[in-house]
Amino acid sequence: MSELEVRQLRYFVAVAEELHFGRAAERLGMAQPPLSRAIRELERHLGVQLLERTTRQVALTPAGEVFLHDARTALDAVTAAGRRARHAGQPTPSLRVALKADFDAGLLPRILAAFQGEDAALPVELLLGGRGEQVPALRDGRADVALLPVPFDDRDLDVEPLMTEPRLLALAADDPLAARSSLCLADLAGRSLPDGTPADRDGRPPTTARIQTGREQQPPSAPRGRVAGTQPTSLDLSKIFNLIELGSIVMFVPVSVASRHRRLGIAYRTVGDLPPSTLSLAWPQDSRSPAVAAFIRTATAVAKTARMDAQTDAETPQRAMT
Amino acid sequence: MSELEVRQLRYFVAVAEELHFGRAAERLGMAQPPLSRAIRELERHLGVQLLERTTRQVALTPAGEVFLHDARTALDAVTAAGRRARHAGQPTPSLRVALKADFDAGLLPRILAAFQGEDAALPVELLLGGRGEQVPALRDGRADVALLPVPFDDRDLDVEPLMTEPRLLALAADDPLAARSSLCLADLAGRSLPDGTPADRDGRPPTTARIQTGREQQPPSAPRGRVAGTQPTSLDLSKIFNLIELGSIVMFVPVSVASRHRRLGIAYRTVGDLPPSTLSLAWPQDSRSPAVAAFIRTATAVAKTARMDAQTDAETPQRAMT
DNA sequence: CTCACTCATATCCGCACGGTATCAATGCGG
DNA sequence: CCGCATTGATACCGTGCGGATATGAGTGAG
Repeated sequence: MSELEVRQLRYFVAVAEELHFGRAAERLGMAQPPLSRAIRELERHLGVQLLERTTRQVALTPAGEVFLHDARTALDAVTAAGRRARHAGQPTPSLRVALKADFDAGLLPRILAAFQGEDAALPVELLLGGRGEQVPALRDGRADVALLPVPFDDRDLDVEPLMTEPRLLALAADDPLAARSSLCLADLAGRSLPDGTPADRDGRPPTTARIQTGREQQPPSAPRGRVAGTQPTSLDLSKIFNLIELGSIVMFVPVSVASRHRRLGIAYRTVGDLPPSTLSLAWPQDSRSPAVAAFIRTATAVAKTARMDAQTDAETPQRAMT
Repeated sequence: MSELEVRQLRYFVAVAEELHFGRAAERLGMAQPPLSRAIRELERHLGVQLLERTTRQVALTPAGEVFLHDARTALDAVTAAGRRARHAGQPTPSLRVALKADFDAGLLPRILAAFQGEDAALPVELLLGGRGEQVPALRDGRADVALLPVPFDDRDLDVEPLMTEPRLLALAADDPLAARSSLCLADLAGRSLPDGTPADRDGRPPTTARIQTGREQQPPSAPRGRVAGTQPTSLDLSKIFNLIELGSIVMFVPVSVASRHRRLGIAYRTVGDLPPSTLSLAWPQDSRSPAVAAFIRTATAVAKTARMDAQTDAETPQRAMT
């Protein structure tokens, strides 16, 4: 029993995702026959049939399903090893923090400032990605720690909740709903959210959260912001707000985001049954870096004081903003 | 940037563990020069120096340290993928439960019986291993679920506590300590436990529990029991009890184990400041098997009723056994 | 100073992986 | 019912890479 090789895993994942040897081979930049042979060799090696193929279609066997899943996580682990080693070898290592632009509950500046005072502090590199890019970045070694709202697929990750804040509905100021005195989720049936999902599905964590892979096939041209230093540039949030202003989409945003993006043409409204958003800190379970530990400590401390501040501010009730 | 390969990971781990190219090559069943070349190629590929070598000694760089760690978990993930696929392909899949022989708090028979009534039930295969073999078995796909006392290195694992029970000191009946009216941990200074550690270190979870790898270099001839069906055979506990009887070691055992191993020549004594033992259920975080889910459900249910039974039994106070 | 030890370099070789050409099976349209 | 297009499998060949052997070079011990 020699040993499973990464190449075989990559090949199998490609075929299992495409369910088509030709397309998979093309995606892998190779010809189809050696791919067929490699898969057959893999199956022979495992002694298990992974794919059910006729000359007209390819399907996964149950064993193939579980292998697809495990192969993906194994591939992630391998690339994470490489990436983290590369990063650790840099002459000036940095702490890479992944977050969705602006979705930091307003804590980031304070966290970064406090962090720089720590003994184990490192230069911070911010990775601003879209919704759902933080977790893969943590898993494959591109990021050391992430700020993101729960829930998410937290396999292999440790999580620490930082702060819970209510969310508002951002919509066009001339939207009929903006004139309504009170709203609930049901009123949003049919509306679109920035990521294309219908509005009335949001807010309820999918029941399969712990099961879904969290690593959907991403188009090769997916935009990915990468900003060094502590100068976050708002990736594409401006475009999203443009779309909101035009009335083509609506969006749920934490109040901290709303307060930073007040503009004519956009209205914020409370939605009665919209669950709040909890910003969390996440990092790889096996992180042994003192810088990560220090960041976690400072971030939780900052969040704690922020929560206490919010407590005292609660006397001043907030109105809906226009 | 082609791609990291499993072979390179295996090579590096071998060298990093041996800190000696010659021995590492021997362990890998190959000659030394190609190994040197492979490592140099790996470093060139990563653009990072992993090893500091003079002609007289080899040492890990900081980057090498983190890569060693990540490479190990990546290798585990790869072999787990292979093993789980193999297992999933079996015509009659089974649920593989890892535990240390007899350390089931007496719950196992009831759990197994209840489990067989479940819809998703499968034939159960018990993997009886020594202390600390359960976690690696879960990680590399040899087991689907494990019964083991906390604390342990739970990276990548989900954990559910089942039952906490006090522990007793097992020692030779003619041991001077057996005559003492009361004992505390300090009295055991200098005594040996079955795994060779001094007795006065046990009971306090190592502070590095979440950090240590949990996968020490195991000698290739390490005994590993594998028993099919529901007929657990006591692996080597009898030998341990022999040693206890001879007075060469002492051992902390949960009361459930003690009650199953009363014998002449062995005395059980309470130790005042000996923390109790909590038996837990652990399984890979990404387990999607309905059989595992069913096992978890039944096990927790059985444990709950067992706890309630213990509650009612608490009226009958327990005496120290001889 | 010399020897033993250990990692690096040089060179050769075999094979495994990938490519091209082709076959075989299956579904579909006329 | 018969081609034809589609798609996976088979056959065969060439090459690059991984491994072996031989040797060199640096270094610590006695």
